[in-house]
Amino acid sequence: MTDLLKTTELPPTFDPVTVEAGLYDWWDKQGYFQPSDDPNAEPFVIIMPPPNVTGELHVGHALFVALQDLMIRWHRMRGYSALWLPGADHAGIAGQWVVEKLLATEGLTRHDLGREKFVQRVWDYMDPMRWRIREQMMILGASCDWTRLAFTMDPGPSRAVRKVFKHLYDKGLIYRGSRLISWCPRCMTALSDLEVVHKDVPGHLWQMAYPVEGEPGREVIVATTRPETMLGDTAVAVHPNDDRYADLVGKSVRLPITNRLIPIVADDAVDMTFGTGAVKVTPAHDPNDFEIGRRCNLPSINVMNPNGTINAEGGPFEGMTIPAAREAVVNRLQQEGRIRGITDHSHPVGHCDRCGTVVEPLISEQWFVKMDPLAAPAIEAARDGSLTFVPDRFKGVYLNWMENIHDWCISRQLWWGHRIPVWYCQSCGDVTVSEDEVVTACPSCGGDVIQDEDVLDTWFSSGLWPFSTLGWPEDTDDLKRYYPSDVMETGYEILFFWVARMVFFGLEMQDELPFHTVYLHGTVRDAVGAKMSKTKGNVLDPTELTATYGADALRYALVTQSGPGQDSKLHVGQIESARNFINKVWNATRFATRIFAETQIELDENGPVLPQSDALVDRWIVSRTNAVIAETTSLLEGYQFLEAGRGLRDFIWSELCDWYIEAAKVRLRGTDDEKLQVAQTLAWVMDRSLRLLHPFMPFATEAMWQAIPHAGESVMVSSWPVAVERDLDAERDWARIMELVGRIRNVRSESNVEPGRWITAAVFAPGEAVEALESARREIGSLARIANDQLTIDAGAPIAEKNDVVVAADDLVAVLPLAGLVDLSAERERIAKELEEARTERGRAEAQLANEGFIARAPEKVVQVQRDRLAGAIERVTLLEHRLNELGG
RNA sequence: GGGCGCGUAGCUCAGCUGGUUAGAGCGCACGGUUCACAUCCGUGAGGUCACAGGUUCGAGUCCUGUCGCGCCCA
Repeated sequence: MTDLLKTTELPPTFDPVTVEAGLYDWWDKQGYFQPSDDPNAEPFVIIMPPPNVTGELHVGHALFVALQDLMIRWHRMRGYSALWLPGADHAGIAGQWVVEKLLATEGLTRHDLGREKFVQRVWDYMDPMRWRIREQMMILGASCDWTRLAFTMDPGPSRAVRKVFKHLYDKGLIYRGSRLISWCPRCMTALSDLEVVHKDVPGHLWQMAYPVEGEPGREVIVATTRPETMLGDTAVAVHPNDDRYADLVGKSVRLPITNRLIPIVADDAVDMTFGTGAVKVTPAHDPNDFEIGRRCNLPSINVMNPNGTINAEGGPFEGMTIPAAREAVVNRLQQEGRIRGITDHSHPVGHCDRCGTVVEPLISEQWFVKMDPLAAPAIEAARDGSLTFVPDRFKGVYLNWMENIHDWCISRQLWWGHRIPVWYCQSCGDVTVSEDEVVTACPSCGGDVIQDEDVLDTWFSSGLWPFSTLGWPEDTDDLKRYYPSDVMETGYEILFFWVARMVFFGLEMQDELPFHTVYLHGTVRDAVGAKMSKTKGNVLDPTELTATYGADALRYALVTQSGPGQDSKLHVGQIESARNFINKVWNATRFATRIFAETQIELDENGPVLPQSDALVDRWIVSRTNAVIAETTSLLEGYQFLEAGRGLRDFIWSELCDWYIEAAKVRLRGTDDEKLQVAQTLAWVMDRSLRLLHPFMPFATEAMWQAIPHAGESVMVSSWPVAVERDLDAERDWARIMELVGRIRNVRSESNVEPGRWITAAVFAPGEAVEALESARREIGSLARIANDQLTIDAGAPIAEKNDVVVAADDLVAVLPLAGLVDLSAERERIAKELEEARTERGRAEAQLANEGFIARAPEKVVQVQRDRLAGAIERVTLLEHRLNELGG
């Protein structure tokens, strides 16, 4: 344990750097991060979304750490066997690209190295990055179990990938085929639909005339945004009901440039109202055309090389890039007089999610997962409520995607990743799918085999994460105890990429949902709402922020910034405010420790025992603490972390610090017994408050908790507070006093009474309130700065002299003889203003109660509130009118 | 084209199943050397809850429509 924890002397200002130092290592050494193996403890499990090994953590990571650690620490304190399992993701395309760029600086490509050496190079690069991720997580205070740290490329998860692949292949749910896929010419790989982002791009619509064969002078005009694809046209399609072309269906047109003869076909998919109603059909390079081609038995002509240039099918344009070919084709058509019009036209263009390059649709032989059978149970799980979403609206988003899902292209033409576990026999041609890492000979004929060159989509292995991290396919104890997990907490932007896939893989392979709740956080944006990016230079580095404000402040700011599913704008002012709050708690603790040093606090195995003080303010703060314990617990149960965090702040700052501690100071100057009462109360309240706060700010609460009387070795493994019954009498009585004090302070301030000046006051109260007020007369005096021997508290109607100031606070009245301090006309004005307010209040209540519908239909409780409100208003009006008369207003 | 979110104080955001006079932090104004804290204390100003209808005894909250901003899917 660090020295800091051993001392009860805290420095006057909270310094995150010294406070946090050493604590994490100490927790780790104590073994707190590992789940309890107590068989009676119910497990609570969160599988951490594995950050990419390619980069530094950003504030988005800090947000998920804050949220997940909050849930984990809270459950740990509630007695669950809490497992937070950390990991790292190999990030296929991104990972490969990082290293390729590195090679480029040496003037090398991956092909210069060859597959084996290149992959080794990636491993060398990735290895230290994993430790960097861990280091940053530690700085943030993540209480995850590092002994279970997993990496997607580890032997276990890799075997899981092969096992699942084989399982699905054997079941017919993985197949290989030639389909139209999205191809990134820069990454030189196939992509899944999700890895293509559509952006509207300004372009043109070219109208091109194709002459009809055998009918001189007749032509069909087609419109396209991509004229270069005409090199691969294999038909012109029109709608079957389109009268303009009815007689042409079945005939042919002569394709310009290539002079190929292509048929005119009819297909329902053609939009008669768009352009001329006739479209060119390029099955090899457009998803819609691919479908038309399939329906009409059209051939496909691929005119593109994998690097995005035109291939030999493009004749004279071979070797040109797409933009160059576009220009050249248009020029040529112009020369041939085939262009009938050019208009500006903005249209959606697919871009590679990773590198931003324009993606080309093309026909290619790839591996696919057949989705419909897998999606069906995943849909059912969300529909029947066994899978819930926070916030709820993402259920609809999830369902919409699952219900319209297409087969998933899982093969990638990369070297970095899980190699497809398929071997082709060179002799008999058999295809072997195996969960073994190496297959050396064909099981059928013993012939030589060659493994498929491609690797799998990174998200394939990520989808297995909830069980591959627990040791599956081995039947491990971890798997038995910790699968399924409980909450999947991640960003909504990977709902489809990851969450959806975990759901269907979990259901398929384990026959059980991988988690019951999906909590989705929003994106952390910069102060003006822009997405943070390195290129924009608006990123906030969590490591830097923690160095300045501390991990606790960053975490608290992030958690209390915005709710689930909602983006947030983060600026340093918020983190500074959070830091200030921690400093506030720090100083309250510091104040308390001085008292504890002089007193004996009664402890049992659960820390300071519940105080039995009969002092009003003690009873009040104890009751309020119980209320906050109950509220915080219920908010956390409802995933309302923001509300819970703000509630604790409000309680500690205003109720505990501004009212309780300030009020308690008078008794600290009193008898030993009184001092003891305060000490015991403060010890109990501080202990419970710090425990409630611990999941929000682990470091500072640990340091403070160690400095106050406590039971147990760490707040981290202390039990979550349980609320006992509230003392509503005390809450009501002290609320009266706060109102009274507030009103008096207000008058003092408005009347420019010097803050340090002790005044005289006569308080008039309902008979039943006098005793409680009297019991707290010193507190009232101290808080409102009324000299104790100048404070009277009486039942009955207020008596005031002409020069007095009269203050009405609920059912209390304070008469302050401020003769000479307050200008009479100013006082008249103040009373008149208050009277006006009271009359408005009275009017509103009267109107409510005059409404027959309200009396008849509103619940009695609500009506009673209005009656009380009216009674109070009438009382105030009477008093103030009377007073105004006395002042001659 | 389909769907979703947001629009509440100068700024950033709360406001759960409709129920007093709509809250907080920051900022602002005034005052403060009280022995925990100026990363503080006290007091205060500031809102037609985007707009228009509707349901209701009662609407920031529910319904319909409009406008503006953003996102997702196609």
